[in-house]
Amino acid sequence: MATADGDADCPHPSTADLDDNGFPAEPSSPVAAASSSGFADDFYRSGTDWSSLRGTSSPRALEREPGTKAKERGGGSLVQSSLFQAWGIERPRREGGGAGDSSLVQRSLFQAWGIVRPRKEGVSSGDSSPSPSHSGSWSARKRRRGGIEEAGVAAKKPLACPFYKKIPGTPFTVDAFRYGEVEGCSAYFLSHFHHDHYGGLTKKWCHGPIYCSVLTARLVKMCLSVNSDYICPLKLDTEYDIEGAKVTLLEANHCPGAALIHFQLSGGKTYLHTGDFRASKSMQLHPLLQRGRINLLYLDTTYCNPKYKFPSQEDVIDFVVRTAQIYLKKQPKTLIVVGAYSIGKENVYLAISQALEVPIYTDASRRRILHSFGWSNLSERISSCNQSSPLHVLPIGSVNHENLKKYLETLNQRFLAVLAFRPTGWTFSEATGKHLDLIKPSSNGSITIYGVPYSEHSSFTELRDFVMVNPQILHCCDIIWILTIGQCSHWQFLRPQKIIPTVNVGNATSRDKMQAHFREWLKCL
DNA sequence: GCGATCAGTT
DNA sequence: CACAACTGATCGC
Repeated sequence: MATADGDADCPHPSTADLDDNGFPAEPSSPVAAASSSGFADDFYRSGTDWSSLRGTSSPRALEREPGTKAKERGGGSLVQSSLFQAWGIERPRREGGGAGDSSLVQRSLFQAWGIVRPRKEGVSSGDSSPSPSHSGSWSARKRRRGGIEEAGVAAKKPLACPFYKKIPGTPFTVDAFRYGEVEGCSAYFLSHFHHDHYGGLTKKWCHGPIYCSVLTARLVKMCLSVNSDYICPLKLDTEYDIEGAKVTLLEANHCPGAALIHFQLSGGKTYLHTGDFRASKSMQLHPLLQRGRINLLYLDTTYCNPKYKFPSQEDVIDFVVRTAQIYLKKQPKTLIVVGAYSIGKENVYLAISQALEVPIYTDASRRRILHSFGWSNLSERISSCNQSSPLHVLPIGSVNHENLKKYLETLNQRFLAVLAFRPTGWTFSEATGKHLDLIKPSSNGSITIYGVPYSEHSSFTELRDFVMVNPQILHCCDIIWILTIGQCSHWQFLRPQKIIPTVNVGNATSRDKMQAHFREWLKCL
């Protein structure tokens, strides 16, 4: 992995000129000043302690994000453990937890120290010098909301936007709506319409233009009532000039409207932000990803661990359809249920609908969303009559024995049994990775529930191949590449100079593991 | 009633 | 247990 990365060979103001948050550095930051190389180098050099990323240039960067999930946090475990000791408070169950930083935005000391909840609170970025307000002798356990005000500190201030949501050398952010106005940001990109990415977008949004795919734009307008003036729909595979950069959205193979975002800066740098995506061969063959190298790759690392293996979506769909047919043959009055979040998993129930030649029933709010896609082959199969179709789509959270039993009763006698599928990426195991037929359902009376490994994120090997193509895959593409491979057992596909994970970054251990994988993938460069 | 935040669920 | 993504409760305005 080259630390002498693109900064050296790029004449344009580059990542070296940016502060730790990826925006033009202020000279006052000693950390930034000491840093001779790029933004992404800082990221890696920081190891498990992200405090080196913070600098003092941006006071807001020192603030915690009380409302965010682990995947949106960074932190330092060393600092954190000493603070736990200092305060005599139990460690959270999970690796992580916040470390000292300014408590200006904290609602309580629990939040300030990141020890609030023993659940998936990631870590905060570890600034080793706690703010003055921490030096008091409060009882951390007793303080709840209001503690900040009592300390005489300003109450409400927006959360700080994490650096990995900012695109260096640009006024762009990606999926950063919960931080209010982000300093230096004049174009807000939204990768796709899932809650954890659009969070913070409401009809009151007024901080700048929102760039997203046409379909995502429609959903933002329809479901969130965001003022159209702020919504800038971009067609896929079309190059746009936005604030001096060339921007192209690519199909992300995640949920409807989800896009990869390809940035070409005027100085020559090329960045790719995957949003959430499932890598595929056809994606790798996209002309924009075939030529040139990627200087920075923002990667959806949801399943960036070799233990995550799952079959192709096609294989899972085959399995689901076959299973449905078998159950219907045995019991013609079977109700087939597919669980789904707001958007996503459409192909699972569409395939069942087509194979069984039945319409798809779902409630009015989902019907409205599905129709908005403008997909005629889906729209024409949607029914508003729950008795008329043996195929129902329900919120995935409601797909459990208790609910399904009740649900079956409400359909009085029209159906006698339920066969339900929960399509989710974490339905994985060594066995089901290869042999779908080994999946065993959970059955209770007339209710049968299958968890099926239908993922809309990349598996570990798909991630690896996206970054570094396996030689065999290339033999149909270009003879010259094959010759090159002859001298190098691996050949880079995207050949990113740096990879910035965007998921699972709240946990130092997982961050380190991911870095080790990235190093392995990139080492032949 | 609405939005922000936090807690809990699958 | 994983995990992303959601759902519900509570609080403040």
